[in-house]
Amino acid sequence: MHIQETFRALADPTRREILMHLSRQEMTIGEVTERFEITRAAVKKHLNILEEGQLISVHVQGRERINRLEAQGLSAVSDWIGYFDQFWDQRLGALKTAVEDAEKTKRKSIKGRI
Amino acid sequence: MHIQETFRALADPTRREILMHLSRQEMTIGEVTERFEITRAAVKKHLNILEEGQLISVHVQGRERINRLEAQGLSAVSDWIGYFDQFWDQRLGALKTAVEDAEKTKRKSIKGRI
DNA sequence: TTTATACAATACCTTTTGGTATCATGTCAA
DNA sequence: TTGACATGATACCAAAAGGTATTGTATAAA
Repeated sequence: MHIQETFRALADPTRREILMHLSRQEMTIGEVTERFEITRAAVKKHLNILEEGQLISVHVQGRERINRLEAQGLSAVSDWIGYFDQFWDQRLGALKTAVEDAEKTKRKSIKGRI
Repeated sequence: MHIQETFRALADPTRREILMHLSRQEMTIGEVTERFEITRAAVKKHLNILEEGQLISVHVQGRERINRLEAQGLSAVSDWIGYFDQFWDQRLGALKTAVEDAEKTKRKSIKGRI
């Protein structure tokens, strides 16, 4: 699927910051570039990668390219993370019935998840 | 914080596969290596990066190192993603009151998020 | 029709990344 | 003690990543 592209896109701090900006309002490449201290070409590359990860969509309007935050990528990551919940739920169930496992199990981290 | 290390750790497909294996049972480095076709040294590097991202914890037992899935990293990512929910909620509210925006807004993707 | 603007695309550079190979260290068992 | 085993650590390599500079193209405006 595209989950690899999405995780790759999220791995860079500049790209995550771009997503933060786009969450407040959609922007052209130029407007995004104003908010950083790198060249427009570098920003464009980041936007390409964000688009590949389905984290943004691009809408051409005349000579401008409007970049808009898109939910698909992030919800795919949410789903991926959700896969692990069942295992933590299992562990929690084990805690209830088997008290002797209490020492080995990290209660704090499990609680933080719920 | 450590969110950069966590996102970085999740960006590699081999590391995500390691997490999948560890979700079923904790393993030594050797046991993880058996499940891949790369060297033990490469696996060790991946495990180091997963530990930096607080996605696993390591427990020394004699001459063995037990690698265990840890919730902290993934819940940090969940929280990060959660930040965006408010903006999608806002957009959804706007949809309810302003029907003329219907064309511009991608309903499908918003729905998928809820 | 010019001219300025917003972007696309490519070549090039440096650093990081994922991998191997190799050697050193600590621990279990005979 | 000695050998086998599980791991740690380092040097090295090719490819990918993040960046700049430069050149080209399409569109808005004078």
